[in-house]
Amino acid sequence: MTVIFSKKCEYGLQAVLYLAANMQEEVVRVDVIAKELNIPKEFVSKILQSLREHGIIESKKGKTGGFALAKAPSEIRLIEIVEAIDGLGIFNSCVLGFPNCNPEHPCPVHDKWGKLRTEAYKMLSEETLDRFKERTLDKIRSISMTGEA
Amino acid sequence: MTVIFSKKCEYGLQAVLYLAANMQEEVVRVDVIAKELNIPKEFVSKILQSLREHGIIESKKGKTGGFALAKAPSEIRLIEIVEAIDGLGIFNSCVLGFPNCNPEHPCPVHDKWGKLRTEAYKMLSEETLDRFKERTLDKIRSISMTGEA
DNA sequence: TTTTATTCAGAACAATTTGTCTGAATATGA
DNA sequence: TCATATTCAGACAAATTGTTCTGAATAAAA
Repeated sequence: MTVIFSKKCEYGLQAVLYLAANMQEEVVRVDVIAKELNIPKEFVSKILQSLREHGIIESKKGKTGGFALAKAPSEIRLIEIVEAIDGLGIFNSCVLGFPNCNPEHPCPVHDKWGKLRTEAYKMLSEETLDRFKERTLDKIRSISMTGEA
Repeated sequence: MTVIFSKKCEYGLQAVLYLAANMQEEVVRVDVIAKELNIPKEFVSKILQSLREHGIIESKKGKTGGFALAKAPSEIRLIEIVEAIDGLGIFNSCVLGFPNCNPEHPCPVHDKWGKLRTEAYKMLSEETLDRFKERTLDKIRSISMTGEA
């Protein structure tokens, strides 16, 4: 069940939060990320590759390889990951699916939804990844406790 | 591009709004709805059937057949259509896709998203269909103007 | 140089969602 | 009663999204 982001995007957000919360490591192997987040390894690997193409993370090949953020956590915002994977379409499409929904031809819930959308955008844009470190670590701990077999 | 609802749900909402805005008609034929809303006829027909099973609309077969609301517009809220088609999962799933996201084990954006989610739910629950009549009629007019070939 | 462990790249596969087709059941009016 | 126009039901097809597989390129260490 995805809420507003695709699964790809959800996993991408989780993985980037994970990397930000583990900056003390030089790089993190993809199978570690997959295991800790309980995501299929090959899938998260694909997602990380595409985030690399977008310049959000970088990778090191070979025996001591892995992934790491391309910038400091204080320089990255969640919206960047959303934009790279799902795009910003959800922030200017009609929630009821009507075509050409705009102030001249608003849908029945145009104004109310517009406010929520703006707040959602702010939520994803305002804080940088470093602000999420503690909350991410807590959350990941709770996954490995209840999570896998 | 869907925002938070599936296409099925978007079309269902549009169709129900359409029926509510055209209560003067006894019933409306599915091909009229499809044409006015610019939705594939067979698809909207399927969606209307399922809304009928949920008791939100009713149908009349045969030559003078068509669809109509099962209750007065003042008795129907948008959330009922959402619940019937997509379910209420989006209102209690984690926006980042983390498992077991709850106050004890919140995800990094749990609180902020929780507020938005509550407001979205309110938006869909508070007003009844009759309140949307004018806005729906306006919007439908703008579709047939710009819309199909 | 060889072995080993990793990312990389792309194809192949699977599941879900979206959309289409066909024919039967039903109701109206000539 | 018969012709016509509609919903109904379910199978089918296409598109999108999600997932897995396979093998190559790369880098480190023995």
